[in-house]
Amino acid sequence: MNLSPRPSDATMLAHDRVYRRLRTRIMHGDLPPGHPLTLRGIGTEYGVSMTPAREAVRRLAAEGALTMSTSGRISTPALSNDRIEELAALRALIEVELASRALPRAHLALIERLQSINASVGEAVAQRDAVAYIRTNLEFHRTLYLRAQAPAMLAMAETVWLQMGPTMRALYGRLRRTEAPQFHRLIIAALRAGDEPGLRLAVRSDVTQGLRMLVG
Amino acid sequence: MNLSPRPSDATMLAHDRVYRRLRTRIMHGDLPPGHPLTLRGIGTEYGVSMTPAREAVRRLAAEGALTMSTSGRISTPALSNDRIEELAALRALIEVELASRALPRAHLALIERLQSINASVGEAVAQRDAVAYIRTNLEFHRTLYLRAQAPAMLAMAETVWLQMGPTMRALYGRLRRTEAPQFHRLIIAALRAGDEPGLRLAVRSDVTQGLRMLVG
DNA sequence: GCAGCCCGCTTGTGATCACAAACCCCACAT
DNA sequence: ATGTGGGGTTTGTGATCACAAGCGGGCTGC
Repeated sequence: MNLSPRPSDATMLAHDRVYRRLRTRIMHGDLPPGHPLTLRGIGTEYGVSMTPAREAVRRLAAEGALTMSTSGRISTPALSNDRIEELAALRALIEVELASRALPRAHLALIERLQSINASVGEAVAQRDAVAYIRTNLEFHRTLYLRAQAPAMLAMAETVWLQMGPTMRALYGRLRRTEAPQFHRLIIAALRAGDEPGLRLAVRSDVTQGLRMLVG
Repeated sequence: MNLSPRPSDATMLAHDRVYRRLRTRIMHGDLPPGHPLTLRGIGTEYGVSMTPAREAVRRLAAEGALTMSTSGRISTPALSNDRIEELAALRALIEVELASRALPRAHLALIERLQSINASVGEAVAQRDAVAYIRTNLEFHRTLYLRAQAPAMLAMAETVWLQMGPTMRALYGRLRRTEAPQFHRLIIAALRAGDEPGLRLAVRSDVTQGLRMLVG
């Protein structure tokens, strides 16, 4: 029997701690595109040696959250417009499916929670806080998709978010909006009505709206 | 100016060599599901120390090609039926999109090459060679999808293939078929006719056929 | 015969080090 | 002013080692 004396906190493995903290920072847009990182710098920052730093970086690079030049230099990805269009298309494909699978399981408590999160999104927008906006926006989507009971699909969607993190920050950083996202309200309305085609359209619109701002 | 004295062969980095060779073996179904691996064993096999072996394993684990138990033991993934269904659905979503994007760029030379590869698939089936079947089958799909000019989507599709590699081997290993895949011919016919709905249906059918064998 | 325990060996983890390559910056020349 | 060369310095890579945890096999006791 495993008594698990410290069940609350996470794994004590150093590389995993470094990985999770770096991943969160990247996904939330804490780092701008092309931002350089060093193994020794990461190690110093998180109080570990180069070895776990290297493993965390390697893992993030495998997920597309970091890029490594031919000489091994580490930086956050600076995406081309074509790459952004692709990633947006992937988001549309995967997240529409996730939303569709979540719809039959979406009960009232979930919908109310989504509304609460969406209020936080509105606050972040009002305060011009790009990182808070990205974080709460992703929390909105993840909360919905968790109901789909499709962990592999959710992992894929999060991988796409991760790749877009730095770019999203740059994108929303130069955007000056004042109103909360309109499509979130459409998503919530479609969930209430059990309207699957409407839900698919609303999710697709929400996911690709950022693209239009950039390319258009 | 970079003269690049040895442009033909690949990177000389040890961890990358180990990664690529392991990845190929896993994707082609060389290893059965749940097969255990050790860092020291991998290092000995490829003539490197534990360090590059660890990096290769970490990278493959990030892509879902290997799983690590809570105690760090390494093995190929043994997928549940739910997980298989999810991965098949992901293949359907992504690969249908890739085929659709490849369609307008598919000229005659590509179609003839697909027919040639499909002949190899038929040979592999006739010879009951599961690994050769998986390899040529994936080559068929990758050749088509390369025309889509969508590297991020292709990478996602390959990640799914990677996760299913060991399971596919177990699947086709117990399958006793004698005829070449019917849906490949439908794909080729749809490409010739420029029939996009037909192509989407054919790709979706081809991708999900294996699922029906397993679950049904 | 069988369940439970214990010890030894295998395994992953993280730190440290030597090394080679790339980068950066500044001086120098045009 | 601008391009070019060089050298110190930073950086990633891979090997090696100490260590702790876990798995497994064999023994003991019932």
